Amino acid sequence: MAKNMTAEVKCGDCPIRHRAVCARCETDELERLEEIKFYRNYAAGQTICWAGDDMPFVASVVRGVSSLSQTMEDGRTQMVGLLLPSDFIGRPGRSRSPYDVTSVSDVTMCCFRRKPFEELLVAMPHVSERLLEMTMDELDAAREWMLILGRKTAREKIASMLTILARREASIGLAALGGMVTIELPLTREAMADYLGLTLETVSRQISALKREGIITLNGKRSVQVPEMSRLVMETGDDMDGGVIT
Amino acid sequence: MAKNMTAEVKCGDCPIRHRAVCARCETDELERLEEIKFYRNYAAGQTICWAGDDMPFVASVVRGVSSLSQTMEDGRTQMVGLLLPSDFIGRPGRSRSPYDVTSVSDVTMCCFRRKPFEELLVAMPHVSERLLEMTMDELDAAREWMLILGRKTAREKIASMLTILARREASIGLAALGGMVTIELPLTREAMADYLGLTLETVSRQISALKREGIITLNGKRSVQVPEMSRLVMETGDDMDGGVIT
DNA sequence: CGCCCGGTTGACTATGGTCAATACGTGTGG
DNA sequence: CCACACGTATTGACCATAGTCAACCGGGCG
Repeated sequence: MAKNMTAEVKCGDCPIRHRAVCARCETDELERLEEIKFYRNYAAGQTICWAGDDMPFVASVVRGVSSLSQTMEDGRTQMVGLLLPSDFIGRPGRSRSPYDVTSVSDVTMCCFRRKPFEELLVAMPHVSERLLEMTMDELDAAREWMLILGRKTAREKIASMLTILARREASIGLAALGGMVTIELPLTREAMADYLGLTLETVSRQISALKREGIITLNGKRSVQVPEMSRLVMETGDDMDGGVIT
Repeated sequence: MAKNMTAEVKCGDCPIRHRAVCARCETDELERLEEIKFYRNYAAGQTICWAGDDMPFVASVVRGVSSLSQTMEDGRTQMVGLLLPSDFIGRPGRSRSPYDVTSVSDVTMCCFRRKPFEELLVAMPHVSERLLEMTMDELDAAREWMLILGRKTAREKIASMLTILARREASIGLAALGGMVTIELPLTREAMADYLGLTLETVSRQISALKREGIITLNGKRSVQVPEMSRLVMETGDDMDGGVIT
């Protein structure tokens, strides 16, 4: 079971303090949040909420990785969101989740019951402003993902996923030591396949191919090292790229 | 060239009055919008803004259809948004568009220069609330699209697109006469291909196949009739489906 | 009239999916 | 301590779906 974080954690000490939905709050506003927030922990692989079920709260991911995905009756599934620390889950005004929400690793969430949170949105423009901004970032990310899903080859998909994870891990603060970038994969091959719209066999083959060509090296199954980021970026199909990391 | 709409159109008479970003405004708020809004017309096929360029305004689509798309250097393109009347373009706080914006048909936009619009967002919570809601709807739509792009077969993609267009046209007020649903396609085969992550040949073949099997009939190239919506919905791969239209 | 654009259709091919065998690592129980 | 099983990953052989390349159709317009 996950290591517990209890409600005694002060917002001021929170690891996602400056990136989450509360990022722009002043200390007096944080106090109000502290009154109504509560934490929940989920072990890796748990289903937090099935598509169509009621989610009685909205939440920020504090620690760990969780995913949003859609499943067709015949079992085909597509991951539509990968939520890293500071990302927000849930939609004010709608309590039924349109997606399956799953904990990919052990996860801690900072939760708010819907009603108080919605009141908060009205009362604290700092929160609703930030939520709008985060939602627009998510929309941009989803659209970037549409290009990957719709137009890229299997190899480009893998390279793109690795590049995106490298960027996100870098921005959170893990990552890079002296030219050599290390990417911790939070996902199994199957989860990567669901993310990329591929089969797990194709994911495995393409990772093997990148390894064979020296573009990446593996350290165990879940840790990827990239000697030269630019070579990996070339394999994504998009050129100059939004930059970052080199 | 597009039929002109001039700034003299009163917000109260606007066809998108109740669905656009201004939907929740009171009459006094509309008066403030009226002072700063201006209209622009674009002929079918025009590029409104290239990816990376500055868009000096944000806007609502009043009339016509436009698209957002991403292009890779080798020319592969993926449409990432299809904007029908009442949809919003642009992001407060960012002036460079990450996407190519194109008018699919003749289009009229209701525009606001960025600066006054951003002030408005602060001053009029009705607008920012509505913008948040619309952005979340867009995000849900993008995620639905990710499932289509990542996991559906060509035939399911076509059926899904037709179903979605039917829903949207119905909600705008065109559509349905006595069981027989008619869908006006605003897109060429090539644009559909860009939307669905297919080639135009595959689009053409799948439409022909659906026609051959009597699931749809064509009236010219751009008008699709669906004798029995439920048969079309069956071909989308998702079952019960969010309902609507029958 | 002839050209151009959008669309359809056909023949062939390539990319990625399917099915199946095998490998590897970890935790459990004899 | 080893045997085994289970979950995860890799690899191979074969196949199906959609992409490529090309010919052709048909309507509108100069």
